Amino acid sequence: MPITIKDIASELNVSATTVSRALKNDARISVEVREKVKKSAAKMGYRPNLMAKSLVSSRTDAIGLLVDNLSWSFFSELAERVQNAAEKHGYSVFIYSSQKSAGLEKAGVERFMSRGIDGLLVYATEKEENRAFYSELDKLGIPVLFFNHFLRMDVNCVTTDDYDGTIQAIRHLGSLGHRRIAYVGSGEESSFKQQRLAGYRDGLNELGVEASPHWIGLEEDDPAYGYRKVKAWLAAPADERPTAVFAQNDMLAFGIYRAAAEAGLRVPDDLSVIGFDDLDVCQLMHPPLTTVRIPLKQLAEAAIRFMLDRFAAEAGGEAVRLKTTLSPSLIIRQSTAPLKQ
Amino acid sequence: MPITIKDIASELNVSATTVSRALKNDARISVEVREKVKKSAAKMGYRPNLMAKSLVSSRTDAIGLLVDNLSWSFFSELAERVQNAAEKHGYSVFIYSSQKSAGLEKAGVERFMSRGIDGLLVYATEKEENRAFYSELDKLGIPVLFFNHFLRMDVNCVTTDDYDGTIQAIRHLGSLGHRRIAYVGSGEESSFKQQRLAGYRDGLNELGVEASPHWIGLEEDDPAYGYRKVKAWLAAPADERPTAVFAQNDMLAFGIYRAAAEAGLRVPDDLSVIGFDDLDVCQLMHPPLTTVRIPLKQLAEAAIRFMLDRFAAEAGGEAVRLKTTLSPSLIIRQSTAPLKQ
DNA sequence: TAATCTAATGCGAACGTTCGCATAAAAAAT
DNA sequence: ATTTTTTATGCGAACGTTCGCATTAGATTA
Repeated sequence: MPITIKDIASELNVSATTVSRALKNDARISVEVREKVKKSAAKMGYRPNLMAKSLVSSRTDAIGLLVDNLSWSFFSELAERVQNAAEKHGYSVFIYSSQKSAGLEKAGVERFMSRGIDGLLVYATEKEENRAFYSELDKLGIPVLFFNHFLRMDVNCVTTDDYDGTIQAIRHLGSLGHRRIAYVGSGEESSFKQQRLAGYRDGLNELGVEASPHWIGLEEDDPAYGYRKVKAWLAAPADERPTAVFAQNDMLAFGIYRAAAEAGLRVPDDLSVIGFDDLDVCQLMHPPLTTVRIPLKQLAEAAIRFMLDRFAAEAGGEAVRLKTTLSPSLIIRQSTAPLKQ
Repeated sequence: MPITIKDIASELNVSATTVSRALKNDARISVEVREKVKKSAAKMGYRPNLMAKSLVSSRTDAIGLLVDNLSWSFFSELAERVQNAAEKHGYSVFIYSSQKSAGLEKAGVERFMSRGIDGLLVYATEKEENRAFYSELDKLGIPVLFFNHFLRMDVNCVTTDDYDGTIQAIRHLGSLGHRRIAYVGSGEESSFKQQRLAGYRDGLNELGVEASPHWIGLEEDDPAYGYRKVKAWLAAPADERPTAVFAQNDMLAFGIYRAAAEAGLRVPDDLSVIGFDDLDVCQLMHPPLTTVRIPLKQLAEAAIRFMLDRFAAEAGGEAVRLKTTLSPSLIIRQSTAPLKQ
């Protein structure tokens, strides 16, 4: 069975306390003993039992990450960054995928809490029925940080400026001469979607164009919707088609490529496409996708930094609300081109 | 501070033992007391402290999952399935991404162990230098299961029959009339790659074709390699080009689509492409990718089942080695077509 | 009515740590 | 030589559970 501190202690004829202290380099223990203990620990294959440590310190050095669906590239790329950032500071990450279910979202938090986590990171579904639940997460007694916007909610957030990112995208299309710019997305239930839509509207206004409801597709929350919706638009006569499409996320852009190809149109010559997220696959697509990059690494690092700060503060005065917004950047690749005359 | 069993005990003027037993429906506690305790627990917001429970039971109800890189769709889709399957049985999943580094692979296991996990699931990099390390994982004292093949290694494995999957793919291409079939992949260091390559060779043999080294690309381990390699092949005169390409994984297929497009060729009319894995994106590609499906859900469920069995056995006689192989299935979509005359 | 049995509950130790508060020995100061 | 200081170590409780072994009270039997 696993080696404990006591095994080392009796091996060396010292107390468990001494071993415990020696292992954490406590100055009270003489250097020789410290060395001796560490050597034995290594030789005997000692592994500290974090369960026991946690029980006394009531800290687990683990962070919970709740996401919509881990199999979606956006979330897994985020999770990877979060894990890396956490690991760097000695924290482990528990991941729970809510599968977009409000119920599982609650169950996940419940599980996290009894498992014992020091902090909670959430990318929530923003389901209406879980609204109250989100704001109550604060009462869990551990730091909670959202990757959601939740503008009007009194919670901690680290987010990207979706509005700004979308404006950048529309301006880019505008500068290429496009005016008939469509929007493909899904619903308005979550704040990032609202912001991207608002950015789209205002971006068009800047170009002196009024957004037409006809060219805003929001009906379904499915990556394949991009295909269906754009296919319908492209069925119209040439002068009634959009010349560029803004996709609310990169996955939708896939379907748009397909719709274009099936309509006999080329991207970007006949149709410019712009995405949002900058997933790894964007570079592999043909043509490589112009998109708005969400700085996932910085987002993850800011999140972990927030946690570390809160852990350090620990009752050190009232912790103030954090609302951090990172700037997205437009990554121009080859899916956008000047409007053909 | 969090509610403990003692809080409930003093609230109800019973002992902590009684509360503990009542909560797990121990028949020794009268029904009335059981109900009373449960009611109070719910009202007071009691959450069992799994740390404490673990300390005494030395079980954590957590499983570790070690993968190459969580941000790759294949691994994240697998992780999602594993998480779902584990959750169903009350187990949590700790994910650690080794980032394809042999060192981090070891560090991850170290971390898992001191954190305390009941079982370990591994998708290893198969780096030569970690060979010994893999076989020693057995000595950790917990069940260990690999998603790798490790044919000649004495470890537990749940895998897909990569050889068979590839044969199916080649047969499919053969039945469409293709004979000049190329292979794009990376190295031969890991067993699944060896198997796919062997399947390719034997599949060609069945068609009466000898595999030509010229049409086997293995130089780089990078999704963009599919693009580069196929682009080179397609630069040759028409009758010296492959008419179909087998991609060792779906991601490579992306680049192949691009190479084809840039060479002015259409998929599947001028070039058939077949992938491996069946990632979610396959359906979104244009054209939707014909591919060999790895049954991730079944793989994950088999893995969890294995764990549950081992937990239940618990010193119940010598546990026998498990080598489970699930059958992949060919998913025919629209990236393969009959050879043009 | 005393002895035995059953049902319901409680006591106290244990799991592997950490930490406050001794204690002991050696060194320094008086 | 005695007191004070310093240095190094140990004791025992605590964290929140679980579990073996009492203990108590009421019911049953002789």
